[in-house]
Order: sequence, then structure tokens, then C-alpha cells
Amino acid sequence: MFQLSKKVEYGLIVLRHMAMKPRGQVFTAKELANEYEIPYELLAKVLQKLAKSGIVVSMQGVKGGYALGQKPEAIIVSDIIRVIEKERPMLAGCYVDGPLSCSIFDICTIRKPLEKIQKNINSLFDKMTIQEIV
Amino acid sequence: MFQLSKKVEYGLIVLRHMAMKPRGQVFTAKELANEYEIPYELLAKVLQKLAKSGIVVSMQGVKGGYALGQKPEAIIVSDIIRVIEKERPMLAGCYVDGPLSCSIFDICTIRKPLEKIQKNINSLFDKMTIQEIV
DNA sequence: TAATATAGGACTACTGTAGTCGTATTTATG
DNA sequence: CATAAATACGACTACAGTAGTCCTATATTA
Repeated sequence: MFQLSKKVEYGLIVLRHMAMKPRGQVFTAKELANEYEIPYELLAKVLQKLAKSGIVVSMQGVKGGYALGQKPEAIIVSDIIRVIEKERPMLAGCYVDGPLSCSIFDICTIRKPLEKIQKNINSLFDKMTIQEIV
Repeated sequence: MFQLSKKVEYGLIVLRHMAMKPRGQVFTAKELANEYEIPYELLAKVLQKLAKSGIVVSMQGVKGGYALGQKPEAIIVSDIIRVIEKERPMLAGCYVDGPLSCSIFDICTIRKPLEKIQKNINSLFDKMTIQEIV
């Protein structure tokens, strides 16, 4: 429980890889998947999501691939997670899906107190950039 | 993803409940389950785990039930989680189950950087006690 | 036109979680 | 001492989310 998904891990790994090479260099999903022994199709989808959000830029066709879309120090870990998972890492389901998602929302006594921890966690992911995992 | 389990939520809710009442007061799993609309059998198991670890004390038989085993300010949230889930909240599976649990452990480049965030999260849960969610 | 790359939807398999059920044991009390 | 009410606990089921696969379409270079 309480773990980042494999998709997020794969995303972080390849973004870091790109960040370590000269700016603008292009990588194919295939070579990245080989390098890190990541299932190709899965990584491809991750890269497509990162591309849609501009974290990487994609080029189709022969000689295509992906390159970083921003400077490593501008790529925030919490953005990466949100792009890949469509949500921040949340301690409780009700933080994500609201009152209707929890049968005891009204009488829950721990939602507010846990928000303190939630905020702190948010700030950890907000502060870390790809630059810092190079 | 990245959420505390319902069991942990239920555990926190009832421990807080107990902490708000006079020291030594005894509560049955049934009344706690009713009060917070928690499935009785599930809550019972949570309480049994908390009892085994001494966070609560249990008394069998008629007029039995559970009472807090320690002062609210001595009951640490991270201990509650560990007792109920048998592990801390971990960002990555390999932090829990070691190298053999991850096919790319050796070539993973993000394990160490993420440990910084992991440590910060640990400390958040280590610092919060039941006293603070009353 | 062929080869190579991204784009993306549909599908399967697996795992973990939430919740249920059944039964044994303990203990207060009439 | 019998009964009722409580904890103790293992086995089981149902469901949801994740990881991973497959297939086809589209773009681009040579």
C-alpha cells in the first residue's frame, strides 16, 4: 500500500535519463525501454502522457522519439505524477473523489487532521525536480 | 493510488474516539462500529491487532471490550499503521520487499533520490500522535 | 513505397483490499 | 451452571485497480 505506481517510476527513470544527456537529444521509447528493461508498450504510454502535457516533446516517424520539453530544474515531480496518474498522491480516497466516494464522510473525524500530513507530502513532491534526481 | 487503507482509517477513527473519553473507559467493537458505521467484523480485526501490540488493551467476556493501552500523546500514528499493515507507508515496493521484488532493482536510478522523500514522509507519520487528531 | 517511429483504444491477468462468515474461547451474571 | 455477550481468529469471496499485452492507425524519413 501507499506506493507510487510502476508507471510513475518508469516516468521518473526515463526523465532522469534524458536530463543527464545533452539538451535536445532525442530518445525512442524502444531504446529507453531496452536500457532500463521496462515493458515497451507500457513505457510508450507513459511517454505519450508526458508528451501531451509538454513535459517531453514527441516527434513521429523515422528518426522520431522524445526529448525533454523543459529544463530539468523546471520539471516538478508532482507534475509528473499528476500527468501520469491524473491526480496527486492522496492519503485518502475522499481527498480525490469527494464526499460521495466515502460512506462515512460526514461522521469521519480524521479527515481534517490528516490534511496536515497531506499538505506536507504535497510540498515534498512539489519541491523536488528532475534536476535533483540526476 | 498512494492511499492509506480503510483499516488504518478505521483504526485512527476509533483510537481518536477513545482518546476523547475519560482514561480507562471501555468500548466494545460493536458500539464503535455502530457509532462510525464501520463494518463490525473488519473493525474487530483492526482492534485485535491493536490489542496484540498493546496500543489498546482488550478484555474478553461480557462487559469486555477495548480501552486505550497508552496515553494519547504516546500513541504514534506510524506505529498504528505498522501494526495494522505490518509495514510503514512506503513509496516503492523495493523499500518493503527488497531487491528480489523488483526486476530492475540493479539498474534503477531513482531509488536513492526518492529515499529523501521517503524519510521526510516517515518523519511526518512519526511525529503525529493520537493527541493531535483529537 | 517500405521501414520506423509515435498515438491510442481494447483487452487480459494478477494482486491486494474490503468485507463476510463461521467457530472457538472467555467471562459476567441470573 | 447455563446463557448471553464479548473477543480471537482463520478461511473465504467479491471487487477494483495495476501491470502488462495486443492490435491498428498515423506520421515521417529515406
